[in-house]
Amino acid sequence: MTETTERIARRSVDKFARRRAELAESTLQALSELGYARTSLREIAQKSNFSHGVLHYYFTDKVELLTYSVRRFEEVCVTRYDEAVAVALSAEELEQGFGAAMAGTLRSDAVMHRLWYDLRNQSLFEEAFRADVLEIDAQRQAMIWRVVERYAELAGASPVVTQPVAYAAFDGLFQQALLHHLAGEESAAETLAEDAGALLGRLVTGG
Amino acid sequence: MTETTERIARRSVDKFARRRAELAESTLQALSELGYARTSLREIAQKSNFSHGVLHYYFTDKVELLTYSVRRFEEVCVTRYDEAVAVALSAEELEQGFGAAMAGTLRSDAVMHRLWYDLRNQSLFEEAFRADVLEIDAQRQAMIWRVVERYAELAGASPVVTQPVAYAAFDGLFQQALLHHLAGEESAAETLAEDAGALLGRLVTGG
Amino acid sequence: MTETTERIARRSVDKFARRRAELAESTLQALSELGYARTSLREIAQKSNFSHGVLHYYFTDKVELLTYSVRRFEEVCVTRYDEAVAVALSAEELEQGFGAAMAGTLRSDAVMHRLWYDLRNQSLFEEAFRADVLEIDAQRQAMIWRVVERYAELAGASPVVTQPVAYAAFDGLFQQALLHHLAGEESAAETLAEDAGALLGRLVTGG
Amino acid sequence: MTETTERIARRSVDKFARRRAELAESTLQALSELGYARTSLREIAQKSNFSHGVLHYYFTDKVELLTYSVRRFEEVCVTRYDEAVAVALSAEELEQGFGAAMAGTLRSDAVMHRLWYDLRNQSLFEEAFRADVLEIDAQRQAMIWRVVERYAELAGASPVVTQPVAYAAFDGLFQQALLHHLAGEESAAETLAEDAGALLGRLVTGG
DNA sequence: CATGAATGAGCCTTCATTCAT
DNA sequence: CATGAATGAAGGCTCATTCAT
Repeated sequence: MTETTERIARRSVDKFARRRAELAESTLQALSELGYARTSLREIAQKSNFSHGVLHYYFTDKVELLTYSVRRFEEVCVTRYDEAVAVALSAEELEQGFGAAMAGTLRSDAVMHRLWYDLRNQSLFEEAFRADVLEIDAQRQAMIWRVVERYAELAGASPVVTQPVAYAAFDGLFQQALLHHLAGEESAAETLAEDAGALLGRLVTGG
Repeated sequence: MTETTERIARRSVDKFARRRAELAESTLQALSELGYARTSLREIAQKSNFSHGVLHYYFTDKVELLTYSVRRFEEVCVTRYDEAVAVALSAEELEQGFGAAMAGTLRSDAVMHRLWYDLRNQSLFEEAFRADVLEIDAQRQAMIWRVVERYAELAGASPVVTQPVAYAAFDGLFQQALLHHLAGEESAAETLAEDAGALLGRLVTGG
Repeated sequence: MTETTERIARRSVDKFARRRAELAESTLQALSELGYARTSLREIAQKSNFSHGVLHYYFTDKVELLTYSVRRFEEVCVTRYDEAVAVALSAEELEQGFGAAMAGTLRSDAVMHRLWYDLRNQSLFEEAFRADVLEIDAQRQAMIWRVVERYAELAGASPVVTQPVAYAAFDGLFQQALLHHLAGEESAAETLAEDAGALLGRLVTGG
Repeated sequence: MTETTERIARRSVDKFARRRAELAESTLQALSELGYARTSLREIAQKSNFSHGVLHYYFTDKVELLTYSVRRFEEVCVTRYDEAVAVALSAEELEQGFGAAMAGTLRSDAVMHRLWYDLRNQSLFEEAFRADVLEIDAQRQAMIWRVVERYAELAGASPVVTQPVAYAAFDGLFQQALLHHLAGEESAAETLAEDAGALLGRLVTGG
């Protein structure tokens, strides 16, 4: 293989990958708008600038398209609170920053979060999604744990719950807030900020 | 109206109601097996040993059938831990009983719980379900709160979180356990029992 | 057979006939509202005060119900202009009275006329209706002819077209007026009155 | 855009249009055989040698398919007597030619005419069709008027009725003839020819 | 590569009809 | 007699998927 053909091949691989990424983006957009149960390939194709025929060129199957898209979703998902962790100089500041970050993403990314919960739920029925969902969830858990650990450190204390419990609690909190937020309760985000902050204190000794 | 005709009328009303209940049962069964996205009226009908035409005789609409079924589901849902509350003679006993009850229902009713989370999620997309879901959720919250309050009482302490926070935390815990349980992790239920007990302690002063 | 049983039998025959008539009435009402293509037995039953099951007791079949109803329709249909004929003392008066009667029935019975044309049209596709439709049409033709003849008599003239031609012309006129009337043209009835009067003159010598 | 892509685009637009036309043809065939009330999309598809899915590819809706088909129908409809007008050298000849043309189309296009009356009638119930029907009717009226005017010209006379009246009269005549023709009366066409000719004379002065 | 025409299974719903009560 | 429960065919429509171009 000459250098040239190699370059061409690489470029076309890149193009292939880029197309898939592009289509995944459209897929996520459609999913977050319509939900899993109502998202059709036509709808997805329409959100991209391709014909729906092309979806079957880049993905064997609707399921493959969706799982690929979910996997991509992860990247956006799992570093959301890291900045709050990085900038906080005291436990109090982290408490506030974390709460504010949660409220912020609730307000601005509600449909994406809704999508995540929808997909995670689908994985209860559809094996195909399960592995990816579990992995994303693990990363989300780690993200939360970074907050808890740093909080404990700043507070000179230790966590009193395990990683999974901490994650479950915050995730439950967020999900409730999402539900109420989408139902039109204007105070949902604010309440979330307060509750999340308070809960953080509950999960480390003497918090 | 004579007594007889009254009885007949009542009986037929009852029969109508009974049939609706029966069909709702089949609906829940289908939903819990297949999930919202894949449950068709034909599937439901097949589970009920009626023709699918019957569904439209008893319900005006797929949406009406589903919302009715969800509403019925509530009854089963919201008293699950009351016995644990009633029989516990000490905080420790309640901690154990509550954890055991959670683990028990996780093991034996996993598909029903999966259904609940599916429907709650659907309500994020479909307004039609929202009101019912919110109401059921409120009752679930109250159910959890009965546990927390009793626990605090037995422990001679007070809750340190609000009702919604307590519910969110336990609900998040349960949901995680369900995810792992359905993914085949055999220890999920056991872990849930421990974690739930421990969390209970975290949510009251000095717990 | 005793006199009594005879009387009972007769009475029950009467009742049978009365029921059929009653149901036919509801049928005509439904048909005129919804049109042939959209009228279901359920709709008909709802307009009566019976359950839809009863329709199959009194009529073997939807077609029989409809043909029976059409046949009954005839009675209302075919004497509509006789009074105008009876009271007119001059050709001019008849011209006016006939035009006014046409305009009047267009305004107040539009849906019934629509029904008639719908059924007559169905008879082009469905043999079952044909004989009845033709007979009703013949009676309508006779009704029109009574007008034309009387008009000629009062004018001291003779018709210059045959019965069928006269009927066809007035029927065409009426149908056009109905179309425009139902399309919302407010002047349709008035125009019909004038046109019908004028046409009457054209159809007898020197008119 | 290069010439080639232009041609391709045009060709594909043309192809799209051609397919729509083709499907409209099948639709008209189905409608004329079965009537509005019994024509289903599946039936139409079967007549077209396509699957019924195709109908929804080319038309958004059953209503759109039908209105499109009706609109196409118009083209065939409204020039039917122009040749008779063009070739007639005398009033008498036109009278005969017009009558013959009517009889001819009655004999050979009966089912299409039946369709027209069916659709016009549907428009009394279904707003969606109304505008198209009224427009077609207007063109039919103009077509008839061309005959009447030319006849008057050839006879050195003037029409004594308005356009709408003339149209209504001939349309009524034709409809009656159609009814009897389809009911099996063999003489219907012949009678129509005579009656139409005679009526033509009645509608101009001294005719 | 990409398009979009075409397919056919499947969905929700309506409806004439049957029949036990 | 009359009801209304139940059936199942059929209707309009959506959609994942295939494939010729």
